[in-house]
Amino acid sequence: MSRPSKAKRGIPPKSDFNSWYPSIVEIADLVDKRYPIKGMDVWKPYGLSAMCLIDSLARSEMRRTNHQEYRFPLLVPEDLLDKENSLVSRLKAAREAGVDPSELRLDEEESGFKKEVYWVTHGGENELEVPMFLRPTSETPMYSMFSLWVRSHADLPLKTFQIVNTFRYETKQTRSFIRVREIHFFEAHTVHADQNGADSQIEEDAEMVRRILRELCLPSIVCKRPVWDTFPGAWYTKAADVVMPNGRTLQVATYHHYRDQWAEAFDLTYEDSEGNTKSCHQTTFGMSERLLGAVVGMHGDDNGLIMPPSVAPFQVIVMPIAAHTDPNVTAAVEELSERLTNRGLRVEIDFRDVRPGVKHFDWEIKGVPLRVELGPRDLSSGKCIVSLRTGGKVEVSLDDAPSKIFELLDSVSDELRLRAEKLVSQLVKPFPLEKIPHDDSFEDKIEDGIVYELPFSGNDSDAEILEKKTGLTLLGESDREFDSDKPCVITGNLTSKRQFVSKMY
RNA sequence: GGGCCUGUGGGUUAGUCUGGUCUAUGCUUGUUGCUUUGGGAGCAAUAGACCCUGGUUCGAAUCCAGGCAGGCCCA
Repeated sequence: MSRPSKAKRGIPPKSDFNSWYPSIVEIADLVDKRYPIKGMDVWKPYGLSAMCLIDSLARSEMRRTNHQEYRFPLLVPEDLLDKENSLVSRLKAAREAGVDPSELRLDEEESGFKKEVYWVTHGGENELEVPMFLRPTSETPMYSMFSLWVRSHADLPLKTFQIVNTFRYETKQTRSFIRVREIHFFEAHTVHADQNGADSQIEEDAEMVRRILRELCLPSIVCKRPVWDTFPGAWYTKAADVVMPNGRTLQVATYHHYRDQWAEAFDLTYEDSEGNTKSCHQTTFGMSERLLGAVVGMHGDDNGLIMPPSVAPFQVIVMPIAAHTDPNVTAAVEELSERLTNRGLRVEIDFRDVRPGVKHFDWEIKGVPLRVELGPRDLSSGKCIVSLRTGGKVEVSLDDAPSKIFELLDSVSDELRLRAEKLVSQLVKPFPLEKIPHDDSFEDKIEDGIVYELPFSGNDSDAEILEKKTGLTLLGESDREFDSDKPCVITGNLTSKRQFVSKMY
């Protein structure tokens, strides 16, 4: 009777996050990892349904901001890549020409794009004249079409998006939703007449990220990525990172301002009202299934997932109790479920012939926000019992159950936001040193699993020192500056730049 | 890029070092029946596995080589 309930389904404690996460995604039936290709999981109905709900948050933001949905082909011919490669190497050369080489970091990599993609080299038995690759992202296919579509200022702004799968040949360790080879990807691409248009698009993107993360009850750190970490061909890149419970940060959204750099590579020009030919300015905004990974990692607990009501595949589970002893129970359960469904809630009745405890445990693992019990006793008192996945039970009168349930769902969301913010506040700390010593090691000062915020205003090679000495990665510069100037931890120069370092996923 | 480790029913696990008793163990899950229903009940029956290909050997889950898959560590 008194077996440890956690051991039964083999959920490791959440404090052991590195075992908990990979276990819970399978135990909660989000994915099946047994497909024989590393980094390619099978989406199961429950996980897919949650992902589709996250997509619909993105779609509704896109609708609100007048983006239109497209779908571009999966395959990209190799020769289109040449434009992109020449752009990237040109930008890189330009940057290096303008910078003292001693200020650059040593280990800058080649634009090793070709190594990260899957190649299609044969059609049937014939080798293809022009090999094709599976899109790792869609700039190249999209912009080659945009240049055909955009002719005049009247065609602008062009605001597009698509939700597709993209492919990257990952050689590192893969993790469900976090690092995969087939990526469920959202990408918005816009084209504007001038930099102003692109600037305000970037602000709109930032706002959308805030709104979506709020729906998912996820706090985030938004940074402007360091130069060497900007997307190829971008003027600058901003990213939202979610701090996972083990202190690693997970980049869940990025948006890039391209200025007219890509447009020049792809001949993306338009004629303005005076008849002059001008280059377009562009932005992109990307998100992926990492959002689901962040939801899983942030909100779950020792007993399973906790789904934020906005994306919970089932928001309410209705459990008939002792239906065989009272024929009215089934009808009452169905009626309640219908009333809730009519109010737009996602409701499921658990008619399974198992003991109520089993049902509770099952839906707890899946993280359903509310469970409603309805049995003979409730029928006579006109009430039902609602259990919150975040803890606690309340009696609710059947008459106003729908409106009460909406309130309870909100309180689950509020509780999740509160918990997440509390966790993050424990995991993000000020850097323990005012200045990083050149010789001494200070490893004992750096705590494992902590994100540090620090004043930093150095160049590439200073950043390299910072990263090497701390063993952490520079996330970049926050929009929120320090109130007063502080000495940079490397150079000692006074700065108000608030930057973050962490172990990144 | 370099190094290390692992592969047994759906999941987990014993056996592998020291080859034979393995006709492969326990738990869990699945199926069927009885029973049971306000937080993981019980009984019975039943189903299901040695990653692949070679090699060594009278004999291989066990030893060797390669492949495939997975995990870990370092740059």
